[in-house]
Amino acid sequence: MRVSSAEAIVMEALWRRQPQGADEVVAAVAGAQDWSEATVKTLLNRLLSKGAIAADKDGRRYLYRPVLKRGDYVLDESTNLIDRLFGGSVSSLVTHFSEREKLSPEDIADLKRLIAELDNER
Amino acid sequence: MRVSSAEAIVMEALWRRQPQGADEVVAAVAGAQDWSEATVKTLLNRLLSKGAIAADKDGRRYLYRPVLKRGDYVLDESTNLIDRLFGGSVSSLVTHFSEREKLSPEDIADLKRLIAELDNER
DNA sequence: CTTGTCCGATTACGTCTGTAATCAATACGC
DNA sequence: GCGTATTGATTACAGACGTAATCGGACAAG
Repeated sequence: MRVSSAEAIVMEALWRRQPQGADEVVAAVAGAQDWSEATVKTLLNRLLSKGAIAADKDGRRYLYRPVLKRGDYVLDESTNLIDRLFGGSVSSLVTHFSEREKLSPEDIADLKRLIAELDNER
Repeated sequence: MRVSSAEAIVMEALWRRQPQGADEVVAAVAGAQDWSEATVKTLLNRLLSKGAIAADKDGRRYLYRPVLKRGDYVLDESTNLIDRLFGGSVSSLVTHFSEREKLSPEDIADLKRLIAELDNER
């Protein structure tokens, strides 16, 4: 189930809050995206067809909610990129960022903490 | 300069060895991709139009070579994904993989080494 | 009941992408 | 020199995507 980049923006809105009516999604997305209402409706419909979201009738409206889990989506996209560009190795990605001096001090601190935790576990 | 996923496969061939004639690229790409010769030629031409690669005449043939650096491309794609999915934080990505138990022992060892190195530097 | 309104569904359309066939120019074999 | 093979250039085409307008039916207001 492929979610395009425009669709992903709608998904993000639904992951943040759920369920939402179409008008709420339009509002949630406005500002970042300069989309007409019609565009958001189209995206909702496409996501619906793909089964990435579901809709429950609420009076005359529909309330939309994600079916696809954000965590799954994120892992999928990330794994895909890491496989394509880093031979499937997460550490290669981090190394690349390090070599390019793109690791923030917070990144480094976080990583240190994470590694320490992983070490403790066994 | 956007490079599509099919185009990226051709780029990878050129990043591995450079320069190469069209037929060599076709050969380099065959196996992984089941593309006709014509398809590879089209991709080479599109990459040429975008300026992602350059071609130097070699007799009646052209030899193609990348202009876009792999490192730049990789950083670009990675940064994009990390911005979209992890709020720009590399460590968040690693944490996500950790939580999902997707870090291999090698990843962990590599990360540990990397962190240690970074610590030594100051 | 009639009409206007709201909203999901349908239709639209240009661009990009993946995939490829065909054309045209040029060099090579005879 | 002439036909044939090679190879880059041009053209093709369907499906996905971004972006949106319009249609049609249900509801509300009068």
